[in-house]
Amino acid sequence: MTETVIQKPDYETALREAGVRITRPRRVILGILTDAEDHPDAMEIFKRAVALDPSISLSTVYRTMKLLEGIGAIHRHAFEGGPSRFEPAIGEHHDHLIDIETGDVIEFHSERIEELQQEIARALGYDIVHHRLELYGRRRRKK
Amino acid sequence: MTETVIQKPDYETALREAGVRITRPRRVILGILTDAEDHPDAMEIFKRAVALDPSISLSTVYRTMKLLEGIGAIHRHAFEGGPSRFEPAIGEHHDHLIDIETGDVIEFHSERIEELQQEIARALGYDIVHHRLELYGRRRRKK
DNA sequence: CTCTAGTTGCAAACGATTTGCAATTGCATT
DNA sequence: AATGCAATTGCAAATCGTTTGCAACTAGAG
Repeated sequence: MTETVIQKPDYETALREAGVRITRPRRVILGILTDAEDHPDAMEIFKRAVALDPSISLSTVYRTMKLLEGIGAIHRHAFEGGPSRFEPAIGEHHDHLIDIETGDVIEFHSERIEELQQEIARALGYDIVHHRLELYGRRRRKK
Repeated sequence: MTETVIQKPDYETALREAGVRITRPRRVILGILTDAEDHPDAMEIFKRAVALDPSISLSTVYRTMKLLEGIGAIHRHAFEGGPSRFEPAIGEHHDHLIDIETGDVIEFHSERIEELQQEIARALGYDIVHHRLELYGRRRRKK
């Protein structure tokens, strides 16, 4: 029987290697990120953090996310009409399908689309530094 | 000899049909939009407007953009790291390649990518309401 | 255990955008 | 052309998400 192995990122080690101190609030936030199975925004992370340690401030959440983003440990996504949402940077690149009714985020990947993007950019005389592909959809009503 | 015909949208008529009054500030803003060949943001539109009529306010620019967006006459694009930028909604659908050095916006379209997106959404049980595909790139250095 | 640079919480500042309000103005009606 | 009033304006203040200055606090090297 095959188990789907969900790999968890070791944010603490990554930060230490970047010469950053591991403080109590940071440990709490990193724990939340490690456990998160969704794509929470800063306020959501803050709420979860406050539940564990009421003294944590929203600023620290933002500062920690910025740090992690800086060392490439997480990705920040500015989906339409809402605050930035975060996800671990582990695993292969993927794009997102956002359920416009629930806000749920579904990940997908299309090598074919990636190739086409490259071709297009190349034809226009550009090298792609990064891209953003987001599908905003509604769950098809099962008939 | 074939001429590229650039079609200009008739914002004024569109607004009138939507039961909206055409005021002096609106006329100025619509004129700017009609003439714009780029993808200006609200502040840029405001600056161009003030040059023609110093009494125009930024609020009115925002309100007018919202109106036009509401009737589907323009599209608002929230490209990374900057204010929303606008473009006329005439012409066929296209995506954007943003020059990360100059901010220039290049339009492109790939029917193949559109199809693939549909397939992906469908496979995930979703109907696409809209999407966002943005390539952020750097002009390839001509060797 | 000490020392200090890194980190914190707080409140204030920020940039983009929206909004309340009293004054103004399109424009349908006379 | 003059009237009337709802739509629209400019302004300032409010909003939202996020960042920042600062004095107090603490991780962790020595």
